[in-house]
Amino acid sequence: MPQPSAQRGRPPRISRAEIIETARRIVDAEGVDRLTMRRLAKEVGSTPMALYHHVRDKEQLLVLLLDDYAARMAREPELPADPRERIVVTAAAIRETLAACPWIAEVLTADDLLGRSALWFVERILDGLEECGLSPERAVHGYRAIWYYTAGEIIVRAAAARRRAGDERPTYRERVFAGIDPGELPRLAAVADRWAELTAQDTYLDGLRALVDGLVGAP
Amino acid sequence: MPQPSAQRGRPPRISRAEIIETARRIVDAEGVDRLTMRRLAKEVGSTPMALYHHVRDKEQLLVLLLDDYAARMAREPELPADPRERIVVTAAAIRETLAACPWIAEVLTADDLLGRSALWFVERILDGLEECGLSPERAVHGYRAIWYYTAGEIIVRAAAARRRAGDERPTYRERVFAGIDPGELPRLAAVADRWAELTAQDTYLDGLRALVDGLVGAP
DNA sequence: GTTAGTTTTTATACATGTATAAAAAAGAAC
DNA sequence: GTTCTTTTTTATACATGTATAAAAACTAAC
Repeated sequence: MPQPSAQRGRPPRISRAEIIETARRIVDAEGVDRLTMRRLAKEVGSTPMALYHHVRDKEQLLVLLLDDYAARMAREPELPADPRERIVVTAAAIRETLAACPWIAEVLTADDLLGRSALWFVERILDGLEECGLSPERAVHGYRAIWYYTAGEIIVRAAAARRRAGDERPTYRERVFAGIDPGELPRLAAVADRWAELTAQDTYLDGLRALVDGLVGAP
Repeated sequence: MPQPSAQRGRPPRISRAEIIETARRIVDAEGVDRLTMRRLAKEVGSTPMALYHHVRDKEQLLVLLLDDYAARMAREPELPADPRERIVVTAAAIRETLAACPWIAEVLTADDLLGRSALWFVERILDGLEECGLSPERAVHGYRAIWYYTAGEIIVRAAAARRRAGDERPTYRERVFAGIDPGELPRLAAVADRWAELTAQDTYLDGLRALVDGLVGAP
């Protein structure tokens, strides 16, 4: 990590910005799987270990990459007047942006709050919650709940997609559902054959609305 | 993966059950970090690659381990009469069990529905939701929302704990919050100095209640 | 017994992240 | 200039997950 001290010591040949930019190019072009420290080093014209003077480890590199993406989030200017709807729109925007990069799941667990660029969205959610009458403390807790829900949705959905992309083995789930005893688990048995279809539907917004309603009181 | 075909071919010297049992012992005694395929092979008296005839890869091994844990979940027999409260109690039980093993986060992204043993909890949540008047389809979606929220909470909290356990560097968050402009982000600025304290509080139940309220209608 | 077929185990090899220590490239002090 | 200090880069090495292919251990057919 470069100190702001006066110019001394061997001058750097690569910068963190250069590393991140190259990493982003690789990820965009070939996916996160192809991003290795050796490959990245070669592309910036250096050696693998030199990278470690600019980023702590690969995980931090991915977090920085994620920040880079988050900074590009479209902050649509026309916001609904209803604070409740404003919260929904904002959370949905975050989720849409993050879900767009499928490698997110591996990083999302690394940091709950993204960089400066994401704070604007947090502000908007807090503002909506407080306008609905919540105290600042409860607004923070409400934001956290929304973030848990959103992060969970992205991660679980990304994992499911990854599994589907892998190989079409009989699916653990199918085998589990096949053995359901309707006497013991009647509710599950009733929907067992539609489970895959039902869980494949995108109900993020429904759940989000329910959560917001519950947080701020009945609509 | 052992086929149920007639006894033929070289007889196995290790079994999946033996592998999982040994893995659990290692994880319980020394943590998930010390669980390596080589170490595990040595402890079951075999070679690393032999394990791969009984489990697909390390990730699946961890999922199986998680199932093993989930099977031990306490299913407290006295349930509240109020279906709403029954949902809350059940989801909280799942969360408590899973949060008890801190290595969970690395696996949780692997499978949304755990093994047979966890289905009982799913059933209870579905039952509560339907008793509140939701259709079977909406109950499944409601369960998914609860699962997203719960998984997100566990993962984010586990990641935060891991980060804290690592090293006490100036915390990315602190630096981000230090640069907040009260003019631009007033809501955030107002709680900036209490952010760490507020987000450290355990508000899982509050959020869960809000979500359930929102899913089934006002209380 | 010999051969063929099937299942499990082993040996070897490779890619990857990264720890460790040495080397290189600069300015500062003399 | 020479030497010291600081910063960055490089070389080497290791642990890990796992792919690949060969070997081993058994049954069935003849």
